This record gives sequence, C-alpha cells and structure tokens, in this order.
Amino acid sequence: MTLQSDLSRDGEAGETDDRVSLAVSTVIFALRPHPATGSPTIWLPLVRRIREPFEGRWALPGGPLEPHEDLASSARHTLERTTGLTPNHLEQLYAFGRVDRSPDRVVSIVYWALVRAEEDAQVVPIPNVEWFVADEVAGLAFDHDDIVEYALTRLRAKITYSPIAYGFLPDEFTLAQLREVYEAVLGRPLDPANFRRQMRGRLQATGRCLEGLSHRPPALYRHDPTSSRTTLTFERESR
Amino acid sequence: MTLQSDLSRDGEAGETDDRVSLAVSTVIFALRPHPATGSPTIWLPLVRRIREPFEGRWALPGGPLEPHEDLASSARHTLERTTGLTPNHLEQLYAFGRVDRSPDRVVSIVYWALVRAEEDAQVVPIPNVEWFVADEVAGLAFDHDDIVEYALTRLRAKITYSPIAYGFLPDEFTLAQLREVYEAVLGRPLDPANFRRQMRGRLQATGRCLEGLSHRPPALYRHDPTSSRTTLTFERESR
DNA sequence: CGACTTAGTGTTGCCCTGACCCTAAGTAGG
DNA sequence: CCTACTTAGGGTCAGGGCAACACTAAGTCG
Repeated sequence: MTLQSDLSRDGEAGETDDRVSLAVSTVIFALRPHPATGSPTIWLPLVRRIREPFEGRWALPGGPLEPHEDLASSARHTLERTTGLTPNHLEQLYAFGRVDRSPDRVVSIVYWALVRAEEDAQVVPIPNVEWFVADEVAGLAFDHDDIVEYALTRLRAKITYSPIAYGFLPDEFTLAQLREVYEAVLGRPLDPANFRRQMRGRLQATGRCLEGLSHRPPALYRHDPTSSRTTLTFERESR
Repeated sequence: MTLQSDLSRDGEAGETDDRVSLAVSTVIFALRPHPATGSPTIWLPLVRRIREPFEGRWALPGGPLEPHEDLASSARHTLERTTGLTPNHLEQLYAFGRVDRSPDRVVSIVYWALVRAEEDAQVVPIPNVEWFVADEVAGLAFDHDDIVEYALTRLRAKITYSPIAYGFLPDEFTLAQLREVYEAVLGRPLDPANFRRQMRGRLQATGRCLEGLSHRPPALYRHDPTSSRTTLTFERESR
C-alpha cells in the first residue's frame, strides 16, 4: 500500500472480518422522587443482559447500528423500545472505544436523552428493564459505569449554559417546577428570588396560572426559544 | 429474536458483511500568518484523495480504525502520518454517521488537535498533503466541509471557558503571544490591559523575559494548571 | 378573620468587566 | 547624553450582574 493511499482511506472497506463493530447506546434521564427523601432525583432505565459477556448484569439500552439507520435514529429507536417514550431532548454524548472495554472489539456511540415527568408516568413495564437512581448505579456491564458518570457530568455542566432543563418539563410549567429541575440536577437548593431573575427574559408568561392548590396560585410559563442563551452562574457566596 | 435479546446487544457481532464500517479522522489546527494580512490565522492540513469516492478532492486525514487501536491512538497516529508532529491537545469532536454521507456506509469518529507554532515550523512536506486557511476551505470530500465548520465552532466556543489556547504555544510565552492566539481564534482584537487582568491568576510568572527586541522586554509566563478555570467573557461593550 | 403557605418584588453591597489613561523599560538616532 | 518611539504593563472609574435577604402579594384552611 502506498503512502498516499494510507493517508485518507475514509470510506474504504474490504478488511477481514475481525473489523471493529459499532453499537449505539442511550443514557435516558428522567426526574422522579428519590425513594428515601422524596425530592426529585435523576433516574435512568437499564436493561438486564441475557447472554455473555456480562450475562445477568445491568447495561445501558442499545444495540448494533443498522446500516440503513442514522445514529440519532438508532438512539431514538432504542429509547422507544426501552421506555415506549419519545425523547424531549436527544444529543450525542461521546464515542467510547477503548480496546479492552468488551471481549470482542466494539465501539459504542452513546447518546443521552431527557424525558418529561408527565410522559414518564405513562411508562409501561417492560421485561428486563428497570429504573435506577442515576447517582447510585454501579457494577454495570462493559464500561457503562464510566459512561453514566460522564453523562451525568455533561448534564450538570450543560444545564448551566444551555436551555435543556425544559427537556424534563411539559410545555407550560411554573417557576417552582423549573427550579426543582435545576435543584435536582445540581444537587443543591437555589434562591427562588435570584432564580426568578435569572430566568426572566428566557421565559414567556402564558398569562395562565396553576390553580387548585392551597396557596397563592403560581403563574405558568413557557420556554422562550428566542431568548439570549447566556450562561447561568448560580454561584454560592463562599467567603 | 426475543424482545429481551433486542434490548441490549452491545458487543454482539455476527451480522452479514454489509455492516457499517468505522473510520477515525482528525481536524488538525495550527496558527500561521494569513497569506494576505500576515496576522495569525487558523490553518489545517488536508489530504488529496487518490481514489473514488471523491477522487482528487481534499479530505480530512484519517483512516479505518484498526481493531487493536484505541480511538485516540488512531487519531494521534493519523496526525503523525500527516504532519510528523505530536499534538499539544487532542480531543474527540463528534461522531458523524449520516447514512448518505458516503456511498458506502461509514461512520467517522472525528478528533481535533492543536499543534504549537514552534513545531509547526518543523513540518516536512508530505506528498498529497497541503495546508489551508481553515475559514476558507470548501468543496471537501464527504461531509468534511460541515466537520471543519463544526470543529471551528467548537474551538471558538471552548477557548472562552477552557485552557486550550496553550495548545498553540510553547511552554513559556509572553502575554502578547497568548493574546494573539485568542485574537486569531476569536477573530477580533482584545484590549491588552483587560486581557492581562483576566489571565492573571491562570498564569505562573517564570521570572525570565524575552530579550533581543527593540523595545521593553516582555515577561515569560507558563500556564498554571492549578488555576480556577472560570469562564472568560471578552464581551464587547455595545451601546 | 387571622394564621399559614407559597409566589413574587425590592434593596443593597460586592465583584468583575470594559474603556481608557497613565507609567515603565527598553531601542534607535541624533 | 538626550529625546523620540515602541511595546509592556498598571491604575482608575463607571456600569452591570449577582448573591443575600428583607419584604409584599395572594391564595387556602380553620
């Protein structure tokens, strides 16, 4: 093989069959009450492996990439098989390809998705699928522990500079609901007054209120997609 | 195939040979003077394709992933073949997998790299490899136009919140050199006084100066890896 | 009708930034 | 030697944004 042909062979196949195979997996996040404290927490569904390697262990839902399918379509498809839901947000996370991450050579392109709490209630139980508190999973198959941790890191970082929190919420929501999302993801309480100020300008007031509660009815808002998406700080004074 | 086995088949091979194949490509950035203005600008090397598809067109350097090779190793390897250089920064960019991005089904995992100007001078000419101004490339093979644009977007965004500018520089550098990097990447001039203030705290003074110039000798600094990496703003007042 | 609860506003002080002016420290040339 | 020039680097000031926290608004429940 000449030097030139070695430099750009993108698109060339025809190797032997010990080629690398390609899978797409998805980290699916939803907010549900924590079993102990009851406060909103990040959950995700896992699938029990029914054959080697790692038979019996929990793993991220996924499967091999079909030749006719785009990467994101494959992820969406996986999500539907696993939860019956449509993602409110779907984004590529990272490609994991360490040689020793699986006995056979597999590169996994991992997506992460957010599903809203309202749809979450409609999830039908599916055999071999179970939901877990994201921060508490361990002992997963392959390198999936690392992948979940990386996905959580990305979610926590991205929520401070990108309007992804709405991925957990219905179209219309109260400021308290939105704040609950941020508090669940960041894992600490936020000042309601300052939170409101930071969100104003990114939200459209619907004019409606949520009624039927035993206190002052909160206004309903909608995400304003035209808003400037400058970064949020939420720093805590530490002196 | 049962439902269960469909849910998590990560690691299973044994499909027919119309499987998807996997390539790793690398966007390699270096700073060189712009041919017209002379001011520092982002360049990248491309490789001329010597066979179909897209024969004769320029493409990102890369090649199929070897089964024994990690993803980043493959990217580093490509970089060495193409430039003879070692990257000062190497990072995964994105996995591009649109079904129609190539006549045969290829998913490309793309990395991007920074090389320092000092090493850049040692680049030996390699047949079929040519360097271009990154903002001016067009008409590349496959979807590589999109990939280059995406890589530039990432570089410009990331330089404001992550210490990657040092990837273009030697270990010790002056503030003017560092500012030149930011100006080249962001494409606009920065106030030297305010730039200095923002960088102070992220830099270690070496005590040495750069001498032999016909004006006041600038101090040499080194990147302080322990510095807090809060985001930089560089906003322009617009009133 | 008053206690309670949650929604939402005002105020204040601090820090950071952008704009801009000023001083420092070299070289070059008369 | 002394002055002009160039680039390095520091100082100052006004405005904005944010964290902290006190405050008002608007409902329900007894």
